[in-house]
Amino acid sequence: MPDSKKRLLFQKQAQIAQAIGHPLRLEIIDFLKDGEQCVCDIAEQIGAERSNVSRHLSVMVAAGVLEHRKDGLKVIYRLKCPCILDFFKCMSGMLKQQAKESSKLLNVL
Amino acid sequence: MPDSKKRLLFQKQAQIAQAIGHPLRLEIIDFLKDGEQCVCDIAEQIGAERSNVSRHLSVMVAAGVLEHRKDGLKVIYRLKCPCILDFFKCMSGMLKQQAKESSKLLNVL
DNA sequence: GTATTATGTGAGTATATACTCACATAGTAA
DNA sequence: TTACTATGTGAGTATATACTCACATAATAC
Repeated sequence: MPDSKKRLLFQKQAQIAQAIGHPLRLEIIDFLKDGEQCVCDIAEQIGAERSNVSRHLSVMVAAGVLEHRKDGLKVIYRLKCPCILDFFKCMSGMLKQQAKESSKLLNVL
Repeated sequence: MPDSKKRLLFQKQAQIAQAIGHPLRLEIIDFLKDGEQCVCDIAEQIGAERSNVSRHLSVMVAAGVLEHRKDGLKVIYRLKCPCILDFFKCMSGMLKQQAKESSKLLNVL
């Protein structure tokens, strides 16, 4: 693969990773794993300003993590690719490993 | 799970996602998938300032994505958890899907 | 038409991040 | 000791991001 294409690929991938690299956005994704939701309910669930939630949602849409549709007054968001949930598994695994090491260290002290 | 613990979990996960949410850092991870490397060689591979690379590396160490050891003058970095490479598979899948949709849209125009 | 509701966006601010340069440190070699 | 190499870090700057508030828009109900 030529360097320029590789760069573009890394940039796109970074955009996806960055799109889920925020506590509130992870919480939103976690909330959406059981089904689509409107902005209103998402904001209430995670306890944040609707305008702020709206921006977080558009970040994830831009990265291709979420997609949305209109339903009357409401805009409904859903996960575009359920494989995004694999991220959670992977990250949980890493955190467990980190926790193990921490407790091991603690035992030595 | 209580809310405070959930928040902490999302924060830690976000730190990991953010640690890989940068083109240069993804390029570094990609370079390290075949084995550990020193800062010097990493910097040369990705064509960036060593001081900058050093900072990117410490971001990933802090998030638990990389670990390092000293070997004489050099500091050698390696992936802490190979499962980080699953991210790449997942993201590639998402990008392929996005590309498909784009080309489909293009055919309609 | 007016009123109401759900959502998005502009503007401003605060904070975080990325980057570069110069310098400090640690290990090596002579 | 001095000289050299690899790495990390402080300081400054530029840019990006997160957040809030106020307002704009779009769909609905009356």
